[in-house]
Formats: sequence, structure tokens, C-alpha cells
Amino acid sequence: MHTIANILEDFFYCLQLPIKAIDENYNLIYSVGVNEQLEDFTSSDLFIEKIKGLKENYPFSIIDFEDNINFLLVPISKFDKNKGFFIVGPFRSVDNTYINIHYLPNTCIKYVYNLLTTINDDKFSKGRINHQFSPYVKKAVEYSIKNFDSPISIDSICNELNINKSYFCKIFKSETGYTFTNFLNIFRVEKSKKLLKNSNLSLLDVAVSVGFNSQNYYSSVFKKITNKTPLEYKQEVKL
DNA sequence: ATGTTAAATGGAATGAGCCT
DNA sequence: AGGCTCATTCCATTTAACAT
Repeated sequence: MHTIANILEDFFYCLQLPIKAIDENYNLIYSVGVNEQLEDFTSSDLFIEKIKGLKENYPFSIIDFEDNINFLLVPISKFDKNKGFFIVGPFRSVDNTYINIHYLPNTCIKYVYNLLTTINDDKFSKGRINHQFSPYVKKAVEYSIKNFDSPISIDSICNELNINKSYFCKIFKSETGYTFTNFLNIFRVEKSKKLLKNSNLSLLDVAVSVGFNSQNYYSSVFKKITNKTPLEYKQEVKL
């Protein structure tokens, strides 16, 4: 059903944390969730210069652009020591007023780093995913990925995990940077994009298919997250 | 059909304090 | 450190109305 790689990619994608890997010549060798925003940043000369300047900075570096725009640089030591890098971001490390760049707390940055090195060492091997995340966060994400199309409440998740709700909300936010509801809505919207692109379901059917109870609420959430209405998005990708 | 708004409300999120 | 209880605040969600 869901491979570890699927879960990883979905996870990063939903957290809006694009990742790409480049080799020593700055050519792309791997990417997940990469968007225009990342492309614009990472292909700029300024970015390449920053990387060259930071290359020796192990175990990882944070590239700090002005206006608190950051990237995480993780060496792909397994394949080409001291040369290739994973590039994660953009994200911001200060929780200020930016709306379109994801806020990533320091703790989360470390988790992402650990996760990436896990991938390096053992490409998507089973059982090692998220080993630095709280098992509760990991299970909640996996549960959401499996059950996103049916109603999900924090209460039901906490019952399933046998954990306190206040505590769950706290650790989920601290480890992912998102509240659980934020995460779930983003995930559902991403899922709905695929339906908009690949099917001709009505917006109501799309909304219900990904777990929203009404079309109007789906539209408003979609717009809040993507800055477009579902119809606008559909017309865009159907061209 | 699809999209936007306003108002009401219950669940989600937070923080302080506590325990082991 | 990891975990819980409780009180309080917050905001996601629903509902309904109206517009496109």
C-alpha cells in the first residue's frame, strides 16, 4: 500500500519542506516536493556562492539569507564525501509574520537532519524512517496518511495512541512546526490537487473524497493554503 | 455548480503546574 | 527527560445566506 518512500515523500511534501540533492557539480540527483520557490533560490548564483563558502561546515550548515530565509545543507556523505548535498528549504527559523515560508523550529531542523542522514546511510530502508521523531508523531502522520479520506479527530488519534491530547498537540507542533489540524488540511489539499488534475469529479466530490465535509469549507481551506480556488487550480493544471 | 462571507460554537491549542 | 490534568484562549469548522 504505502511504501516507506511514499510516506517519507508525503511527509516532507505535507510539511512543505522541499528537498533536493545535488552532486559536486551542483547538478540535481534527487528531489522531493521541490517547487518553483526552491528552484528560484537554489539556482541563483548567490546560492551557489553560499554553498561553496560553507562546504566544509560539518555536520550540517544553515544557509541564512536576508529576511530570515534559511536552507539546511546536509552532506551526502555516503555517496560522495565532502561534495554532494541535500538542500532543504526554504524555511524560516524565527516565528514572525511571513506567511508563505514555513517556520521550522530548531528542534525540527535537527530531526530533519537526522532523518536525512538515515536516508543517506540506508536508502529508504524499512523500519528506520522517523526514528528521531516521537513515535506518537510518526504514528499520527501515518494514521493520517491512511485515513485522510475519513473523519479524523485529535481525540480519536489520542485514543488510538493512548496519549494525552494536550501533550499530543504540544509535541506535534514542536516537532513538525505545524499544528496537527494544519498538517492534516495541507495533506488533504495536496491529495485533492491530484484529483483535480487527474479526474473530472465535481468539487464537492473532490472535497468529500479527501475528507472535507463540505465543498464551501474545502474551497476556503484550499484558497488559504494555495492562494487559489480549487477551480482556478484545476483550470491551470488542465491546460 | 462554485465561491465568498458572517456568526456561532465546539474542538483544538496553549500554558502552568504537577508527577515519575 | 517524558508524561498527565486542568483552565483558558483560540480558531477551525459548521451553518446559512447570498453571489457568481
